[in-house]
Amino acid sequence: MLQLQALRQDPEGVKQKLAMKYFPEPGLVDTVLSLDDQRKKLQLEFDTSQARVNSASKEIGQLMAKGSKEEAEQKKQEVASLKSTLQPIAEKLGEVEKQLHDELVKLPNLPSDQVPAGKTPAENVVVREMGDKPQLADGAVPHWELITKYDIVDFESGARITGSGFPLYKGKGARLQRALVQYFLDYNTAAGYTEYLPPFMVNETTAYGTGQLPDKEGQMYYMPADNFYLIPTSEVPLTNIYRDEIVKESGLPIKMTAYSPCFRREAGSFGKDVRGLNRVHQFEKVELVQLTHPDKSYEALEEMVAHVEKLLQALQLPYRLLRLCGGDMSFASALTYDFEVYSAAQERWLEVSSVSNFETFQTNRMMIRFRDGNGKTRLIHSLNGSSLALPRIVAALLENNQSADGIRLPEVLHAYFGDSKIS
RNA sequence: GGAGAGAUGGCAGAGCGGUCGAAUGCGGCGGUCUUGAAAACCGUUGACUGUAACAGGUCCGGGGGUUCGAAUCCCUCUCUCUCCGCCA
Repeated sequence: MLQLQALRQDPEGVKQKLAMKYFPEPGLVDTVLSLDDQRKKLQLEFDTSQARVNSASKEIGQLMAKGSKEEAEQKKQEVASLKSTLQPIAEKLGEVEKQLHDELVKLPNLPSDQVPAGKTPAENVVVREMGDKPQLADGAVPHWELITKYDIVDFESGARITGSGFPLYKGKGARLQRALVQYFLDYNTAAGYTEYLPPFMVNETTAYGTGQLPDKEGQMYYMPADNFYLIPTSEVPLTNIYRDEIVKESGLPIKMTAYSPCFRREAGSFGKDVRGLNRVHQFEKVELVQLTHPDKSYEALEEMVAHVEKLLQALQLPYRLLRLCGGDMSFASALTYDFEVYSAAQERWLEVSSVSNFETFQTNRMMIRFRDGNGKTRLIHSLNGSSLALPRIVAALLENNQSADGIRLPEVLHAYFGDSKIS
């Protein structure tokens, strides 16, 4: 949620930035501001009447104490009539406040100055491309065939148990998942991130806090019996840990990491995007979240990017780093970097990590603040990034490292996996 | 699932119809003392909204009600704790 103050200060500037995200309703800014004006007027009207009621009520108490029953009764009548005029104002005020909030929530976060112009993924900026694309031998196959060959993921059984897009990992496939998760978590905690294992279902308030609601309602699995949502990423429970808190400035930055399965309905996906492990409804991911001082968040973003990058280097996967253009960025983000790994058999790039700075967009909803040197409360900045999402990493590992005598695994995984290859 | 108790400021905990945004203790901040620190003592210390600044308004788990007036009474929801049952 944007800060109202920002809209008040520079409505035209806000509209320009919204245009970079191709937000279709710039008029919403004016709607919000006019609702804000209405709200202020009603608030003032309400407050002055309420003040009169309050002081009259106090007088009644004093009159009663003195024993002046008659005067007290007279006052009571006065207050009663005042209150009848107050009622409709209060109702109107409530309505306007709700409208204001509902409209404000529809505005996406503003892109930072570093965001490149552009509308589609084709216009994302390649910051750098690292690692050599492997030259595969003749007869090299995509990962969905390797999976069958080595019997490590059983999509048919997964589909029978639940539905399509719910992979059943088996044998070394299951072990590889565990090895990757363990390796990623160890790597993150070594860099100072505190490990959490959060609930995999969240309530409405929590889903709302990180911006999943109301924007992406259809993308989450929902359990009506208890009004819970399955998490699409552990970013959701992690960031909400500090909801409604004022943390100590000296405690910043707060660095958290968590493994969780991620559940996504992926409504509207089709074709080659969903082949094999490219896009599934349930997948494993290790996530990073940081809560930082507002002056330090872009520094933290770069640090997180460098952190994830080293992980990809350790896995010896060719990758590239993209800075997303305005049109391709998510609703809540101010600046996003994507990492993609090269999948040699499919001859395409697969997104495996997205690292974003949300500035105050999430913390404004969640009221996550700190107290600065002057004793003022200020909103913290929140950031998150994947380190990493497993399925596409596995796809690339399988495809890029296939050989006649099996899938060779990068050295960092040997100890975790208990072997140097899948055969 | 059954029975009972509870939810108050960063924490602990009083208040049970007006003088309560709320005692007290701890913690935090500032100061005195000290070479420095600790101890002791003094002062200060909730959030939001609003204003040029005051003023004013709202908030004692959420929602609703009674009353001129609610942290305090009533209803309801949620959560926590204790005991019993079931259970990985």
